Amino acid sequence: MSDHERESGLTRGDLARATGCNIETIRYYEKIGLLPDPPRTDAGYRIYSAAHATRLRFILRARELGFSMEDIRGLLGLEDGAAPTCAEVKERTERHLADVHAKIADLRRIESVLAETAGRCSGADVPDCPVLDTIGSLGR
Amino acid sequence: MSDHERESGLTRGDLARATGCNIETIRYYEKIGLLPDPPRTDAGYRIYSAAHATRLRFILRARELGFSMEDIRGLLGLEDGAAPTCAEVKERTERHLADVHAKIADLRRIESVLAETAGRCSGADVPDCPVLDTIGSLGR
DNA sequence: CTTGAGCCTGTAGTTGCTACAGACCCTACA
DNA sequence: TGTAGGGTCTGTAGCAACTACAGGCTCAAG
Repeated sequence: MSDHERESGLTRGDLARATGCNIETIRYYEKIGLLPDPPRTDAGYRIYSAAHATRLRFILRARELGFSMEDIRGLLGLEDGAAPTCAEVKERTERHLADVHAKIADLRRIESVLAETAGRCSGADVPDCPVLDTIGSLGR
Repeated sequence: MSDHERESGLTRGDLARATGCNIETIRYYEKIGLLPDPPRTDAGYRIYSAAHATRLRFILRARELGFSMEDIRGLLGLEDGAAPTCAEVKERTERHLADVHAKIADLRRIESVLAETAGRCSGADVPDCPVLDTIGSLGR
């Protein structure tokens, strides 16, 4: 790689280190169209710019917030080609928020069942167990 | 299938209907060893008993409670061959409970970020958006 | 005796990555 | 100049936990 090429950008490894993203994931995001195909050196090495890094960080952060790939695509304006409006983003966010609410509610129900039954466990070295009873282990 | 054979058990479809389980999932659970290989008719049809149904319901319920396949294997006594003791089940349950707690905490953090930023959205037909700012969309 | 449903097998697809193998390429050091 | 070591390239296979076929049998009802 020439000095010129190297000066002007990041290798895939550089980008991975700069964002904390797995190096293979970068290639994957390129493949599914979340990251644009970067320019290449003569030898075929990808060269990323600061803009690529910012975009990748955006994707990673959206993922951390639990947005689906489809949502992220929408947030990036990859669905209709145009940057989404605040109204569109708000709607998507609120739909996602509803999902998150539902997941929390699910987990809380699970939590209370588990806590209650585990609380009734004797913790003894016997096969008799309130947790197994609750799950319905009669037919084991 | 003879009357004798039919009388004495359930077909795979029967079992699926009786438990609400997807019919292919039954075969999958058999393949990975969660369900024992059932006896067969002369034509090779699986014949399930009430015990199979109870066991499958146990698996499905444990899955609903978020137990991993590995946990379920343990709860069923498939790891060391012996039925687990109450102490073992309690420990597994409490580990799982800790996971559930952590997941709830994660989701709550996500929830508060999403709710706060969506709350600041104008909802207007403009590209400027607090959600995108929060995710970090400067480089789009 | 036929028709349509149900079952059998093996295999491929799903989502979102992650991890190779085998081939290049690039830099640094002797 | 040679070479050792890293890095990168491609395509492909693997993961969990299913789900969905295709193509062939079998069964029950009319």
